[in-house]
Amino acid sequence: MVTSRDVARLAGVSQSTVSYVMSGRRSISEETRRRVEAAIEQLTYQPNAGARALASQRTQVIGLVIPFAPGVEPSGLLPFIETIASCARAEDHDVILVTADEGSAGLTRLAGRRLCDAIVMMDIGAEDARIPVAASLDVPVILIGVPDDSAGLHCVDVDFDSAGRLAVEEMVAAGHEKVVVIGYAPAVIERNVNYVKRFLGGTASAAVLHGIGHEVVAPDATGREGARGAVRKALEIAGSRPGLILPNSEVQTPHVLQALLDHGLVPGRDVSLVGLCTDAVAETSTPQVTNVSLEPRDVSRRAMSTLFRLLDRRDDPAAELVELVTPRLTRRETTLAVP
Amino acid sequence: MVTSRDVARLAGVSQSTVSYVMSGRRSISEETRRRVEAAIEQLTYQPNAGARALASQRTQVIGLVIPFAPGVEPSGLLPFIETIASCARAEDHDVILVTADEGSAGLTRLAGRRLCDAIVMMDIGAEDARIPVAASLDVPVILIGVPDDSAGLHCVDVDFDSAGRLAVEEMVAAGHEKVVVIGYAPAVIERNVNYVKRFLGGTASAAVLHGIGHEVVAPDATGREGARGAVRKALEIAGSRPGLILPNSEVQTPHVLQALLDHGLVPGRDVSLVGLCTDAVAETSTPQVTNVSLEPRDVSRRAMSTLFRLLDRRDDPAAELVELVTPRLTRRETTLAVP
DNA sequence: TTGAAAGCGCTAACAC
DNA sequence: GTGTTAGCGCTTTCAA
Repeated sequence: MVTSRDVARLAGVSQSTVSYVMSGRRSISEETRRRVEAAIEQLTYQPNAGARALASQRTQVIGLVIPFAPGVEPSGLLPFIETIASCARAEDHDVILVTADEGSAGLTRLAGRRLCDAIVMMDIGAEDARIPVAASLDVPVILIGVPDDSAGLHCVDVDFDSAGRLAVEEMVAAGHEKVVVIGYAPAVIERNVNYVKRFLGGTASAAVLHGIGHEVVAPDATGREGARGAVRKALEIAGSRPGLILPNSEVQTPHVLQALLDHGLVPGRDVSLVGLCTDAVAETSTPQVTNVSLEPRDVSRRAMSTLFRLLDRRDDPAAELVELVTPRLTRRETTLAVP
Repeated sequence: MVTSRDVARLAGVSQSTVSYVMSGRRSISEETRRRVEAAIEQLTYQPNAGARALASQRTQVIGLVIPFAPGVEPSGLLPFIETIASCARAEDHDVILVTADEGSAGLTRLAGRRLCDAIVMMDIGAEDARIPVAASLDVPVILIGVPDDSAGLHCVDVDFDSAGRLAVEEMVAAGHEKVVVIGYAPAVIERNVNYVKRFLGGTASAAVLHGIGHEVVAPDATGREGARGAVRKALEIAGSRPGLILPNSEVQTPHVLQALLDHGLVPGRDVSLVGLCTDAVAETSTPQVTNVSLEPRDVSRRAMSTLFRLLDRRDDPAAELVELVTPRLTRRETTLAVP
């Protein structure tokens, strides 16, 4: 193994100089820097992560706790993972992965063994048992999602309340007098995640504000049959010119579109449909779905920037604990033109 | 921070005894073990990973290189990640994540900085530029997927050749005289992955063997429209009683089923359809799809067991370099009954 | 069956 | 601007 001593010897400097060249924590003459860098290059030296962590008390690793649901495909988890990994790499950090099935044990291990400098935890339940544990760790923890009580932890999430409001406003603009929200499947409800009530609260209060009707029908399953049933119920309730809002659109969109077509209804002509999904999904459906954006990449980036702010102790105490990413509505083909 | 010295002090033993109690690498009297374990418990001691790695030259971390495709959702990546993480935890190891967009740099970093003891690399191209780099590292590397030249590295994958054969044999059993394979979308072809030719080779040679017709139609896109077009072409080619084989069924299945229904054809009555997908996907479609299993969890488990065999230096040199997991056909609702 | 002590490779005072 | 040196917390000889 090539060590910094080898580099020092080859460059004719002390080991600490090599360290300082790499960290830039003190000024180095141009000549010395050149020689050290040449030696590093020549030996293809890379610092030993364990030794560095031990000496510096910094692992340069971020812990990431992802949901774990064998059988179920938690759609759209990958963009989070990818973005978090990218942001970490941009600051010369790596990502160590822990699955949620470990529960709090994963958290205490990450922190207790000093496997990472900070933790990002996803898929936060409203009353998540891991929150108090996370709050007691001596590494910073960022939540993606907002629990009922964040116990002083930083949270980042989409502003689902605004998302609901935007969707309703689009329906109002399209001239609908009633919106039906095709709610969340039982599996999602069971997970007791906060965004469900936040989104439905957003649609409900916006509907009141604009004086239009508001109903929620919950699919009794995921997949095609669930969507079909929910659409049928929604159409019964809605009467003519229904305005449909579809929260969990990532997976549901194609099924709901198909169900509408089966009823002889063309979205954008006979009904309006506003989805809550990423722009990518909205653009690739046929027809393209008017959507309120749900951008995992934006959320992840915000989380990571907050995290590094905390790590660098540029810890602005004025910073908000809960950061909500404002969604954006993009009108595409599935909403009626303004009458 | 609680260190092993604190534990030693509290238990009234030396630091090395604490270490040996934890590792079990030498015999300890019952009495001493009890005292040490009590102290560990009382102080909630956890060993410092960096220090341990430095002293023992073992990080207890597995590097995992996953594909990176922003925009595209690489369906079915999660089961791999989850299973690999689980298997790692079962051996008290953690997983550090690297995305493929780093290319070879990710590999050299993992090995050079001693961030992990072994590497699992996914999404292997037929002529993957990372293979020679991986082969030159001083940590073991396991590939999930088989490149043209594995450079002596261990590979684990589904036996796509057998998968193709099984699908054709089911069609023969159902009395078809011609099979049409709805091939891979251009995006998959471009990635130049070996399993495409292995699967199509499997169907082709089995068709020859059984003396039945064999055609391949490639969808010109992913998603609904691609599936629709491919099904139309397939039906034109196939004539009556077509037997359709669908390799990339994870994402395509619902679209293909819908396209068939649009043509007034009921799978299992008018046409046969054999998918290549996980049992979970096959079971949850309507109708349930007869499938050749593609079980990421099995593949991942095999990869991890090979990996730990290598790490434990129970390195059986007789072990095969390429391990192919044999798929299994399950007859469900989409194949015709034997006439 | 146990302890003492060296050293893994690095960083960061402290010295000059 | 650079070198010397004392650890970081653990494992593992070596010695008893």
